[in-house]
Amino acid sequence: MPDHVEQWLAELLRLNDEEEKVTEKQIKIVQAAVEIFAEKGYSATSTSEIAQKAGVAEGTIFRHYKTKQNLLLAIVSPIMEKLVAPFVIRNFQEVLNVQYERFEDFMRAMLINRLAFTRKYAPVLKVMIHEIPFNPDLQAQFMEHVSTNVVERVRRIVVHFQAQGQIIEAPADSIVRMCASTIVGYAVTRYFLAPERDWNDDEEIDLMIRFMMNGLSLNPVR
Amino acid sequence: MPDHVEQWLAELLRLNDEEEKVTEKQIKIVQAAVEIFAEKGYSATSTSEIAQKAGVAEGTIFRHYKTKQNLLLAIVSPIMEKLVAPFVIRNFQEVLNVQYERFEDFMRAMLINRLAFTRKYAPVLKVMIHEIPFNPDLQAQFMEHVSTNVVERVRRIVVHFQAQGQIIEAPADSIVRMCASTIVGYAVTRYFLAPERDWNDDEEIDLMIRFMMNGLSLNPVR
DNA sequence: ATTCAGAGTGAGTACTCACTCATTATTATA
DNA sequence: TATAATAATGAGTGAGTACTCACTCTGAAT
Repeated sequence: MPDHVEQWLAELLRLNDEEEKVTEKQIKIVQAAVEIFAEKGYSATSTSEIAQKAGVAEGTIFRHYKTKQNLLLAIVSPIMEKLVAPFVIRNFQEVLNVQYERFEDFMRAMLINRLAFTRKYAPVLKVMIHEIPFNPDLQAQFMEHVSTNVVERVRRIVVHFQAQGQIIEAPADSIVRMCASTIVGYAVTRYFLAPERDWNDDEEIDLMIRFMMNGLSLNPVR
Repeated sequence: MPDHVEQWLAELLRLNDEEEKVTEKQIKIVQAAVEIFAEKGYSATSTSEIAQKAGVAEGTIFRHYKTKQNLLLAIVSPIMEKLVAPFVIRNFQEVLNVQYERFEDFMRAMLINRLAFTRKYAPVLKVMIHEIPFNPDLQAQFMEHVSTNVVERVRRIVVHFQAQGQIIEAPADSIVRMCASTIVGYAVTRYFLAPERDWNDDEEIDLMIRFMMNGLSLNPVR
């Protein structure tokens, strides 16, 4: 396991259990769980396997997490919150109006920022993506955070730049979806489908920005 | 279970076991398996549950499929082949050159065609997407079919239209990825994330085509 | 020195899992 | 109608499952 993962693991745990102290073995458990969940999937992973990889007795897992499902939630929930964090800050739209004059600048900032996030938390994000469709608790969290917060807020940004005449007058939901698809499509290819390929991130980002900005431009070229 | 599913189930089975006759109960088994796999995931589904839903003894499953994994492959493999079928026809590029003069026409045809495919086989595609990352057999199939066949062939199409001066001179892989992201992003939102929303497919298709064509246009607007 | 709280243990629990097999039901052919 | 071949059954199997619990150990407070 790469060193950089350990850096955020303890922090991750303390996000849920504030004031609670986190033991050495607890970190080992979460560390092992993330690795195996990402490799084999949640359902195909046994608690005995996690215990073995963590170098811990099986009972120790259940001292800290009432159920296997609780362990999953303790790992995924804080990352889901951090995933949407940039969008739920106070006065999101006003901050942007001041900070980013052009839609292009806003998009580029978001793109770079969330790509770095994906690289950092790739294994947890993989577990998250795969378990949301089958886990009602995660589904509810996802709907609440992503749907209501992110989509709705980004929607308003799009409407704002539409009013300014920077991008086309099309349904804002569709525009949000197409931009999100472009970014998520790159993140998935970059970090999950072909992480070994030697990527030129700057070039790809420039190309995506050009693709999206031309794609949403007012005056069709042809 | 909707009627339309039954229509392609028997056909699906016969694709693998040519000349073999397919029993009534075999169809029931596959039918039940697809439903539960899509609902709970492969690993979280027990063979006893499949048997119960299919109205069949558990042993009957293992008469037709040696293992639970074989049952999965019998369901997913033929659909994976059908998914890439339009791309692996003989003289793919030559056919296209004659049939579609503009890149836009090619993209629109592919978009409409593969969206209909997604609607038809949505449950199996869901299972496929979720199991590929954890199943070596499916991974190998996916790499072989999608990577080597589809991406490589579509890449050549892109290069062809680039040479004609219809679209920008950027890495063909990136262009393929951005177009695929746009289409897959819509398919996922349309049929998995928000299938209940009342979609205007024609409008969305027009918008996506406009987005992609402007996005890949030679002369930036700004 | 004694008590106490909580981390850690690992054998044990009831139960579920994928898979088997001897037996019976159904069908096709003669 | 008799025979062969295949389809279907469901109780049975051992390995494995998530989880429990009585217990030990450690370190800090009294």
